Amino acid sequence: MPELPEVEIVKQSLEKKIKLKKIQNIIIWNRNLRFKIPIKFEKNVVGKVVKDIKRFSKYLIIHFTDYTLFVIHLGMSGTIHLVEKNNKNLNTNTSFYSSQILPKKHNHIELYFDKVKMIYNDPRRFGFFKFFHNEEELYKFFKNYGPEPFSQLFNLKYVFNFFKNKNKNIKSFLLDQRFVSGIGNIYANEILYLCKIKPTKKAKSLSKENCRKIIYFSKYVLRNSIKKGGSSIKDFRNTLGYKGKFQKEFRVYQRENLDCDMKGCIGIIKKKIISNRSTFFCSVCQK
DNA sequence: AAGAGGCCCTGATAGC
DNA sequence: TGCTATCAGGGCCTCT
Repeated sequence: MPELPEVEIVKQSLEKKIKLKKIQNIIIWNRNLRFKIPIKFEKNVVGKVVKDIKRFSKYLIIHFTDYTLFVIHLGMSGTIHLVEKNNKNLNTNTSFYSSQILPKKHNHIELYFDKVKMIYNDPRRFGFFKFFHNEEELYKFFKNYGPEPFSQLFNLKYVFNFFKNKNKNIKSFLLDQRFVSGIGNIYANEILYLCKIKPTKKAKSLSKENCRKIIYFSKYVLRNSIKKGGSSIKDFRNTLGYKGKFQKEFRVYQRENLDCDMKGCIGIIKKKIISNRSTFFCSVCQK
């Protein structure tokens, strides 16, 4: 599910609600995620104060005041829900701090802050929580990741050089986190559509002008999605449980057999599997 | 080394 | 109603 914009939306609300707060308690209902959560995870985080919340690519990074940190990845179906303790909650039979209540299906982790409970839910378990002792460990973890589209490093020289000699199609490179970090299947489709570049086009055959467009529209699409609160296809919700709105603005994703709405184009959106992922494009205006 | 393909997991939906 | 097959927003691994 969550690509860079969705993770950014989650990050922004976490910033408002848990920054400078102390983790009072943690309940782990199910340790099975992509990496099994070790028993010592609780010991590593309980009692610590959140200094800052950052995001890199599709990863959330929770920094503590003692310079340790942990990373959250939402995988395909992970969501974070924040529940605030207020008078309304106190009046219900389910006690805010009670560990007696049964978890909702697929709730894996609950972090209890003063007056806020943060719940991590993940049906498909492709996400993870991972603790790091310091920034250096974190740096090693991310060392193979390419720049984000917003980074200065994601520039014409970098992109054009990277594509030189690359025989694979452009679509799979937009999904390749070693090339660029944060783009997933939805946005890769949307970006190439706006660039008017066919997803099957070989990377090495892209002109400098093509590369410029890829850089420009990568930023453009992701920024717009963030403005609209991200995209909600099935699972994605912000921390209050509300859907994003960017799915209403998809030009190609999940629009198979519908008319291409590029100005003056008479094409019809097609669907094709490329590198094992559904790919949507207009065969008339994308060349 | 680059590229193709498979796999991790559960749930929703479509087709019979 | 209930079975089976297919597909889903990510990322890693192996094989060639």
